[in-house]
Order: sequence, then C-alpha cells, then structure tokens
Amino acid sequence: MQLQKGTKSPKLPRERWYDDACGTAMAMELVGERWSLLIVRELMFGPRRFGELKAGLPGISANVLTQRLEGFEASGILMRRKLPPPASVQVYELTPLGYAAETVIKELGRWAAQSPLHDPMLPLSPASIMLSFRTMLDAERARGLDVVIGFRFGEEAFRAHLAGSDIRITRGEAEDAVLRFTGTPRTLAAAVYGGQPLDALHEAGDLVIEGDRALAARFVALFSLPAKLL
Amino acid sequence: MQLQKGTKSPKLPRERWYDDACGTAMAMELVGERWSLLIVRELMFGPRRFGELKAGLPGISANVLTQRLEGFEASGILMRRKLPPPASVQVYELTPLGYAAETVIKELGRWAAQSPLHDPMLPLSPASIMLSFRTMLDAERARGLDVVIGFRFGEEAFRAHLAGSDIRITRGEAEDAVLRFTGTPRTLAAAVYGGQPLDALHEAGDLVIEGDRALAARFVALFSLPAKLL
DNA sequence: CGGCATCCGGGAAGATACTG
DNA sequence: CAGTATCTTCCCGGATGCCG
Repeated sequence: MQLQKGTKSPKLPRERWYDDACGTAMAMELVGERWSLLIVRELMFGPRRFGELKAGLPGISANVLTQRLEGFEASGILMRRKLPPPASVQVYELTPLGYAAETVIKELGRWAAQSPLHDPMLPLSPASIMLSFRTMLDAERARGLDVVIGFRFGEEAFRAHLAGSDIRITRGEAEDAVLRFTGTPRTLAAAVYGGQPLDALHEAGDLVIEGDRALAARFVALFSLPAKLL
Repeated sequence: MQLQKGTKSPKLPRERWYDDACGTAMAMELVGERWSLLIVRELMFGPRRFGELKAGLPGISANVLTQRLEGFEASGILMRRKLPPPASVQVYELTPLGYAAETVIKELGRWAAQSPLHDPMLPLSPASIMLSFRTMLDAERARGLDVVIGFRFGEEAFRAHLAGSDIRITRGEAEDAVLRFTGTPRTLAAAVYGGQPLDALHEAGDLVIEGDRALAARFVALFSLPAKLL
C-alpha cells in the first residue's frame, strides 16, 4: 500500500493490436476508440484547453478525455504545450499527423450523412459546423465568391474566408467581415441544412445577422447534404 | 424459463449516442466500434460467409462478429441474404451505403500509413492488399496501362483490371490475365511496399509469377506509401 | 460446419466526488 | 480550472453448448 507509489501502472492506452498491416487497421488503433475522432475534430482549428475540449464534447467525462489525450500524445497525434507566462495554461495542439486527419474526418462525415439515421437537427459544437462548411460546400454555387464572414457562438468566434471552392477558417473575431452570424451552431445549421428561412430565425432572435443580408441568403444556400443512400 | 422464449432481449447495439449532429459523430455510431470497419473492408469485394469473414479477421471472436453483423444490419450497412438452393448458405452483403464506405476506408488507410508507428510488414488479409492497390496507386506511373492481372492467395482469387488510374477488382479467377501472382498477401506486400526484389521472392518460392515478367516488375513499382508525417 | 445463445473474467466507459 | 480517484456499469473477448 505504501510502497511503489511512484511507479503507477505502466499500461499504455492499449496493447491489443489488430496485428494487421492494413492501414485501416492502423487507423483504428490510432483513433478507433470512443470519442477519439471527435476530440481531433475539436482541435482542428488550433490549440485548445482541457475545459474547452470538454465543452465541445457533450457527454464526455473528464476521465476519458484525459485518457484519450494521453494516448494521442503517445501516438504522435497531438502535443501538449504550456503557453508562456503570464498565461501559463496548458493547451493541446495537433501535430502535422493530427491535422492531416481532416480529410478522414470530412470523408467520414460525408459518408455518414448519407445514412437515413443521420439527424442534422441535433445539437452540435461550433467546431463541428465550421468543419461541415468545409465538407459540404457546393463548389459550383460558390464559384467566383471572395468574401469574409464572421461567426459568433457564445464566446467562440470564427473567421471564414470563402475564395472560390476553398474556405479558410480560423478562430477569432473577423474584423474585416462583411457579414456576421451570431447564435448557436444549431440555429445556424437549421438555416443552412434545415432549410429554415433566415428571416424567421432573425425575427425570433435565434440568429442575429449583421451586414450584407443578401450575402447571408446566398451563403446558406451554398451547402447541401448528400442524398440518402439505401 | 418456458415463457417468453420468442421475445429475445430488445437491446439494440447501443443506445448511448453522442447526441451530436456532426457527421463524424454519426459515423462513429455506425462504424466506431472495435472491428467494425475491418468487417466492412472484408465485404468490400462482394458477399461473404460468416467463416470467410472470420478467416480474414485474425483475432476476432465469433461472438463479436455476430454482434457487429447484427448491428450493421440494423443500421442499414449490410443485408443478410440466403443463397437459393442447393447452396442454401447465408451470406452477408453490403448495401449501397456500405459500399460507399470505400472512400472512408481508403482515406483512413492513407492517413494511418503516414504514422511512424505503421508497419507495412505485418500480415494482412487478401481483401486488405487488394484494397490497398486501389488506395496507393500512383496515377502518373500507371498512365496508359490497360492490363488484366490475376491473384491467388490460397483459396481466394482476384481479378484486377488496370485501366489508367483506375483499378477495377473483382473476386474470382482471372481467365484473361496476362500475369498472375500466387502466394500470400504478405509476400506480395513485401514486393510492392517493402521493395523486396521479385526475383528473390520467386526463387524462394514465396511468390509465384506466371506470365509477363516485365509487367510484373512494372506492376510492383506502381504503388507507393505516403511519406511519414511528424 | 455455420450461426447464435449463454456465462464469465477483465477492462474500458460513465458519473461523481475530490484535490492542487 | 485542470485534472485525479473511485465506484458502478457495460462492453469486449474467450469458452462452451445448442441446433440447423
């Protein structure tokens, strides 16, 4: 009881490998556990603190989040960094390998959205909906567009720069935006994916639209979910 | 004990949802459990029987395989079909949604191969290596090619039709092949991804090469693993 | 043999409470 | 705020046995 306190159990995340050279099997080793990919999703737009991650993942326990972060660090998907004083807080940041998982996350999302069981009206995190824009953009409809749009979801702000079929998204206020949406990710999703009229949402105060209203109407029409399969 | 025999426990695969509209979360609901995606991989080239699936997934227990197949059926990823008599065996076949997961599997494989932890020299299933050809083909090097190649791994045979940057793969003997490899998936991988000289493998009897030897040399050079990240 | 049910041991997930 | 400790519950994986 009083001995061996220092040598905490040396168990790595898992040692039950699939023992399979297939890349898919390796991927399941890396991100196949519950919550894993959703954590990576939350880190996709830059470093985050423990509490911020937890807030974006409703239902996860601190317990599991700690384990996953440890596992990711061990497998080279993220690094923990300590910000310099005075803000000496610890943040978690993806490595290049971690950021490279964006294509995986997008493909998974595009695929799952084809399932009849998928319900786009559930709540979702700010990072989720911003990432969905990069996934679901219809390149045809966005042709020739070059604008900066701001988003505010409570404390979190994003800046999206649409340039043709490419959307560059960064965290933080968009000072140079010609249009800004303020609300919850859910109401924005209702407008973009649920076909809810912008005016109604704005009237009800669920979604505040500042700036170019015509652009807002065009923006929400830029995205479309894939057709259901089966 | 004697009552209620028919009403088996109504528990679906899981009811602990992420409660997240993000497509990635939905995808994790569908294929986020252990072994799930590897089972889909094994089904990628057509219907399979229970025992065939088990053989391609070293380490899986019949128990878990049954559970996954039930779950997949409930979520519309596969269907169980009974072949007409006299071969009244049951087979599992992907639905369109299931087949659509190929892009997901390929992206996951491509991503995980960039991890320094990935070891391409582990054993792998016939379906794995055939799928890896579709993932890792270098379109440049395959330009202008139009050939049919056969593969035999024990009982399993495949026919691959390379046409430009596209590889169409079907199960079964390739009667019209101009080249055929016979061996284990592992030795073929050693030649294609491990850089092992074809001649040495052929001499040792690990990989039998019949037909156009020059094409064989070109074939194994068509594929390349992505560079490691981090 | 193929497929499914049942039981069991170990371990991971989830909730809660606690600590620096 | 950022985790850790603990406890309960559930899932994974192996073994066995039943039935076509």
